[in-house]
Amino acid sequence: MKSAKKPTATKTPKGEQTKALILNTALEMLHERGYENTTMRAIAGKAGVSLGNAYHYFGSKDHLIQAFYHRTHEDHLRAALPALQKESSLKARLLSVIRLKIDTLEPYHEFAGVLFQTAADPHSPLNPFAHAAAPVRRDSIKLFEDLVAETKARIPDDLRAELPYLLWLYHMGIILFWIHDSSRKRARTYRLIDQTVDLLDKLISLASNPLMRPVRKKALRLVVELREDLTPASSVEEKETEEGER
Amino acid sequence: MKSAKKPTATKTPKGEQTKALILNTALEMLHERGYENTTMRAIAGKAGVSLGNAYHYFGSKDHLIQAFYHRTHEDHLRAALPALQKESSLKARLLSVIRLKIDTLEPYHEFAGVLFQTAADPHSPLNPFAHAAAPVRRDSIKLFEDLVAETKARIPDDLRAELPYLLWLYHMGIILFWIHDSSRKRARTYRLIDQTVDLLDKLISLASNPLMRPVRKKALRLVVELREDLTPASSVEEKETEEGER
DNA sequence: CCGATTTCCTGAACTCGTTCAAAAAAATGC
DNA sequence: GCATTTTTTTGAACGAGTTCAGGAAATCGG
Repeated sequence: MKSAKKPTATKTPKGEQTKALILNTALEMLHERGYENTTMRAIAGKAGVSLGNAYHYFGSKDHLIQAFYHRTHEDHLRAALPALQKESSLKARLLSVIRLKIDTLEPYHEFAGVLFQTAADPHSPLNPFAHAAAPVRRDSIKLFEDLVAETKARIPDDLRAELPYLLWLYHMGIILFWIHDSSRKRARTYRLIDQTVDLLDKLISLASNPLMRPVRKKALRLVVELREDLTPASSVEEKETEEGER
Repeated sequence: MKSAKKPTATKTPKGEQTKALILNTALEMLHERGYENTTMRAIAGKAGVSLGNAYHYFGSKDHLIQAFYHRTHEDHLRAALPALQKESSLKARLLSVIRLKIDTLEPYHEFAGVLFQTAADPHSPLNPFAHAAAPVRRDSIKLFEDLVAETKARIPDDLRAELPYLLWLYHMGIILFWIHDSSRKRARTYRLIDQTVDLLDKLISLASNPLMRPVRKKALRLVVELREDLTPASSVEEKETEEGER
């Protein structure tokens, strides 16, 4: 992995088609053979295009990963939104959404570690922690906004405002656990989900107690700051962040 | 990064010397030129050995990183132990230890991201989350055991038992933040430390309250399970974990 | 001290991600 | 319909991590 120049946007029907072809081939091979065994040459070969052409549309192998990310997120959305309709309590909703997330990711468990790897590099434009502008991340948090909205639990406004972000963070933590989970049928992860959701629900009740106000305020001020620090207002210095430096 | 076969242990004074030479050269170059610009060829060249020889002692570039990890941990220990002597309250100790950790790491900020990257792969033997047997991790947690021990704050035994591990996790979180922190002199990280240590101290008091016993019990049971799941009893199936598969 | 064995060391070669100059094809302007 | 510009596509080449067969040096058993 080196620089990863940005891919040029497609500007022609032909280009659009080629790009889609490459992407589909890549995702398929990624699924079948994992990350390491899916080489750029193999993708290009199977798609019937040249190596250089693949790089024309996807600046690096990581960009393909990002596309994968995007696709599984869509799958998750499709499964999670109906669940939000059915459930109305925060706890039930959270349980469904998180479980469905793991369900969605399950087929890719073996190479999911790589996802986190590329995501851990602060210089990578794919990092979901930095770069709030990343569409995948924004969409991902939006789901949790929907989840929190219309819930009629008594939650103070200050907490309610930060809850989507906090739940998103929590869900990242669950994924991290899942990646390392080698138990049969990922039983431990699902157990962890059940227990942590229960605990979170209790904690939210606790934190909503008026007596907790001072501590809550302090904690939330911290969360806000942390979130903003890691995700600068963006859109100001596009050039800087656009380049996949290293 | 491919397989990374395990390096053969040194069995001769001569070998020992060569290995040390390579390691020192590597750490020096890593420090001066960062991760990407320090190639295995350059290390071997500067150390005056062949490329293959470097691989004889260090199965992969990642193994060099692990060695780096080890060295900075030692530096941190040297700085932190005296601090434990001077301070006796949990809060003051924690503040010192965490701040000193960041102080120690600071010279390597630019390539610290790579550390986390290699650490994020669940199959990597360098991953500090998996593989409890990893000496660096064990030592690292031990420091927090020392920190908690001999502290005379009123902390329930169940919490006290898990506190070292929890604080270790917390310290990993701080490092993650620091990696992404590009503020001048890492001011934001230090502020985060001040605030979170304060908050943690309050939370520990809160959790020690008898009224909190049920929630605390539930949470701690979870922590124990989580910790044990991620770090199987080890030493049983060495062969499995020894190979740096992928 | 000598032969055998183990350990150390070398350099070429392989793979894979990435880059780039330039050819081929498509779109555009007139 | 043709010249020009833009976009797509190619293939060769580079750099870096890793592997491997085999030679050189050290160690060991006697």
